[in-house]
Amino acid sequence: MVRVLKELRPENTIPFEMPTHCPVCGQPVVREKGEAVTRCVNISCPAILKGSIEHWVSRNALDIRGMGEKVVHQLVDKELVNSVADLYELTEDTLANLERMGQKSAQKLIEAIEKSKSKPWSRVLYGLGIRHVGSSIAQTVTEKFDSVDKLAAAKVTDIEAIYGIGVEIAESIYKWFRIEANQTLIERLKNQKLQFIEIQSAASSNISKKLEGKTFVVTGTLPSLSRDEAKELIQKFAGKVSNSISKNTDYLVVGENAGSKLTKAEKLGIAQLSEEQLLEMVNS
DNA sequence: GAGCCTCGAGATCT
DNA sequence: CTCGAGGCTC
Repeated sequence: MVRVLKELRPENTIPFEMPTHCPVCGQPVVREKGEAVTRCVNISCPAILKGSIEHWVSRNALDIRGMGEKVVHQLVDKELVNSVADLYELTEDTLANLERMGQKSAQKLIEAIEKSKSKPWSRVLYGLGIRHVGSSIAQTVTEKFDSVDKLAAAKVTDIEAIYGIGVEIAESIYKWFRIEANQTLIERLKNQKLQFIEIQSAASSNISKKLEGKTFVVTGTLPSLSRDEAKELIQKFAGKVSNSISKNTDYLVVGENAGSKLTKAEKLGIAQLSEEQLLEMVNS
């Protein structure tokens, strides 16, 4: 890709101009120190909005099924949605009027939006799209700050005190909560009954570490668990999940239509488990 | 029934 | 990232 561009250029002498304004909304862009790129920081820029909504609905965030790229773009372009909080005020009829959407899809989508309200605080935090806060950091942060109110009130040094979190992330979170638009967003989402407090279920607070020290890889289609559910289950019991087979893999959980991972595991003589056997390991 | 959209899975690289 | 399957609209 880069090579092609160079070849197309008559001489390699044309300097690449760093954009000073957002190509989509025309607002000035900002370059953070130490970064090689500029970013649009206009919170109502359509491009930023689309990105943040796509992130909010994504698998590891609020997991709103049926809300794909096309739907998000339509909602933003028609100005039906100006922030993620607006998603919770959409009606079935509004959705059914979108291109390529019928009553049935609209109904399913409304259900998926409703369902997202029960997603845990860690996913909500990840969904907010704070710079440097990915799903793993969000998980770590919510283990120490079990509600937004506590996190919003925390000083940089409080956040930085968490093992595995440095100044950069701590400052990023701290700054995010000082922005007024973000504060009102949180208020709206609270009223819409999103989860901002970690519910300590009796099961998770006192769970055994049965799989501690073991590394798993999942392949194929399992009879009842989805891939992510299987991963979550393993992690819940302190096991590690990897995406590829290596000498360090302890078990391969095998489902229907397993591919090259099974072949490789056989070659390395790695123990195999069925979904049923995995469940037995954690339930025994 | 064709085409559109979303989603899961494997492969591959970093 | 790319492919293919499945569900839904039109």
